Amino acid sequence: MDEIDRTIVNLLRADGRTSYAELARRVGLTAPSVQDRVVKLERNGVIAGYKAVIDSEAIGLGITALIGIIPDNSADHLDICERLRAIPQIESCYFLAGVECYQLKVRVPKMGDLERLIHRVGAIPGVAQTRTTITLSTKWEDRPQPIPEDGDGHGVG
Amino acid sequence: MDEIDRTIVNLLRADGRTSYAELARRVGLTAPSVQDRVVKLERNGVIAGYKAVIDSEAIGLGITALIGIIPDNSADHLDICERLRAIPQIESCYFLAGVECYQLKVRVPKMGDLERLIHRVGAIPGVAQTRTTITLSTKWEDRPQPIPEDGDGHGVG
DNA sequence: TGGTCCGGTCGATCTCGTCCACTACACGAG
DNA sequence: CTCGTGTAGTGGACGAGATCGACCGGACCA
Repeated sequence: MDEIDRTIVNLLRADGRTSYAELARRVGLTAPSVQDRVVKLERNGVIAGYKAVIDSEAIGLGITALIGIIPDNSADHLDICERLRAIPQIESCYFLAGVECYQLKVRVPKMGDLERLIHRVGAIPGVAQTRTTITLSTKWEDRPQPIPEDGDGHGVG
Repeated sequence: MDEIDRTIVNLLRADGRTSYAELARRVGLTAPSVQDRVVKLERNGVIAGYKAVIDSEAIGLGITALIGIIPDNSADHLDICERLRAIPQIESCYFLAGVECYQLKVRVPKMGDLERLIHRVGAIPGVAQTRTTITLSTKWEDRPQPIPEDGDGHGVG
């Protein structure tokens, strides 16, 4: 993970479809060596994949909400997590240090869908209470930040 | 935005580097027509871009936290938003309906960085209080959900 | 009937991806 | 010092992919 790798990662974060030839021009190497580096980054788990960024509103998912989950004492977290994963509308799921031990980011087409979703989450065994907050607007999302200088040995290796 | 477009979008969400030739084989068209559809989806804003998915821990950003912001009465939201945007560690920023009117998702290398970051956010004029929650683990993040059937006319057009 | 638009196909051409052999350099052992 | 060895990069060759223009066929409408 040297300066060249960081440049490659930054370029691919900004545009995941950048060709190896283009990356090569940017970093001053040839396409095969860039490909070699990218393959290694993928194998090390630094690059976990590539995604198209979709406008949620454009595909009919106009409502975004955050749902916090407060568990009860009997909560079986493996089970809760599994049941949450089975709900497709939950796009992100974080396990938190706090009273609300999960936070979910969900997207739905209509308010009615959100209501049904909240009921479904609340009905999961071990969930004592949920707290939902509607997002009025997304200022920005998943903005890549610069890679710290010492960002090397922490990978899966 | 017909069935074929939805398939293309789903394939590109799962792997943003899928070639036009491969997409063409999957949807039963030729590469040029698939390319044509993709270009239109990009122009309509349905596909907003392509990103490599990076493992935060592997690049030294091992700590993820959620910061809620409670504003005071004098808060100038344009100004707050601008100042937040200038902080690179804030990867996502949502404007919420609730007492905590912003929620930030931040990533930092070390706890000390998080502390400095919280102080910096708290020092923004109009910010009365912040509430920070550490994420112990990310169960999943940005998982694509199926596109609803009527996901057509809502786009930028 | 004929014109036009839209979306698709086909073929030509250029670029890109990918594989392989070779090279340059750093490192350690004998 | 010399010799392997491992790592990283180069360059060439070849097949696959991207891209462009010309053409085709159905839907729609006067």
